[in-house]
Amino acid sequence: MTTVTNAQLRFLDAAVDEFAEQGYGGATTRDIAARAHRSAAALYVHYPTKEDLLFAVCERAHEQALECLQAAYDSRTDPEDRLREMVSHFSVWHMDHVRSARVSQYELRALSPNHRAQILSHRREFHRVMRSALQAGVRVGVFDVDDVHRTAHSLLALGVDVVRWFDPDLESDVAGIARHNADLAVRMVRSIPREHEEPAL
Amino acid sequence: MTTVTNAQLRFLDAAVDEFAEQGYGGATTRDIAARAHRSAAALYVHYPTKEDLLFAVCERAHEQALECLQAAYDSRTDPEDRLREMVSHFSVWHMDHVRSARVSQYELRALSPNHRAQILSHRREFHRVMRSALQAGVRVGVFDVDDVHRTAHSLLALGVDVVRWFDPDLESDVAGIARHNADLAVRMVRSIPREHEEPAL
DNA sequence: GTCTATATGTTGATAGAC
DNA sequence: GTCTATCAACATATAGAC
Repeated sequence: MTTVTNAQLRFLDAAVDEFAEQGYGGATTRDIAARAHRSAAALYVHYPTKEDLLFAVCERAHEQALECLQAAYDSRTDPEDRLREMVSHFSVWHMDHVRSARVSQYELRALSPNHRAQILSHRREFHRVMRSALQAGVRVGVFDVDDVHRTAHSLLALGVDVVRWFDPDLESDVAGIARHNADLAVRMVRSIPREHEEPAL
Repeated sequence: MTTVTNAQLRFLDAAVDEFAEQGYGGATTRDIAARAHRSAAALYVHYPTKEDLLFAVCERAHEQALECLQAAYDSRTDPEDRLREMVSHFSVWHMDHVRSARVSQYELRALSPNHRAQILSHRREFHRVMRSALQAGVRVGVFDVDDVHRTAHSLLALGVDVVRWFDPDLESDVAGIARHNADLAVRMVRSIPREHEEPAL
């Protein structure tokens, strides 16, 4: 896990707000420094370029979100329970961290190829965990999924999409949204016992 | 519907590419003009500010996407068929117009309050059409939905989310993705006939 | 690790000729 | 409707003092 000093953290939090409000291209290092109550020159001591700052923001968000998803995975063994827990917690995390999550999702194009590759490698981890949860349910027959790869993607998207529209100032029913997404997730994957037929051995 | 001259269209298409690649804040009117093989001064004859250009891009995309959704709605009457058609065509539209769709989704914060309000009003139309398709299915009992409002939102999100990751250079199975989303949509809303029980009158 | 001051280039937008 | 030339403001990033 990446460690950050207190001084870095101050700029990191300021950068999240500025990038979220102005977009990466519209954000200025002056304004980020001002939000952190520092001069622009002080910022450059900790992050040599504006792009390095964006990378730090994206990396922290991806590490935290993965930790959240993995913890939910580990907390249950029953496939349906586990899926609900994963989608629900993942959604809540995105609502609790809308600004940094939004930056990490929408400003990736501004990263250098090397930095972008590192973030995409984090994303493959997300996908791996979700696929594993999916396959466990398929194995015991409670899930019935045509395309595991695409479905894992869509299950993660339920949580990620929240950052596109969620506004903590307008909408506060975080738990209700999380439950809605968990309900949809289960409907998306559950196997339907057919009528007039015994379950296969 | 908004009409555009040929000269405007030239700048509009250039703006889509530039905004999509650089983000609104990172895009420059010079580069947009260069993409259109015109000088920056020529651009300002047609669009008085960079923000007006962004608005024109967003408005065109929203009008086209709504037209696509409405056409799919009108093409069928069976609720499940219709839902499949809507989600599938809506997804295809977003893949066929990834760049302008992405700009319209991710750069809204740069619009003036007045312009943003106009775009959000388009969005309420999307939602209204999808809700109507949903309620028709609930009425005849083929759909079973807890929260019509949130579910309509999630069904639209299936198509919209595509612009977050779809890359026509890497992924070309547009029809497969559309079908996957349509399958998920049906699973998200269909009512499950219970075993050992007659359907309610 | 922070500051003030500044170098160097770029930006949105305009003036005025054709 | 397009151009070249330009303005005034602002951008990222650095130099050097404390």
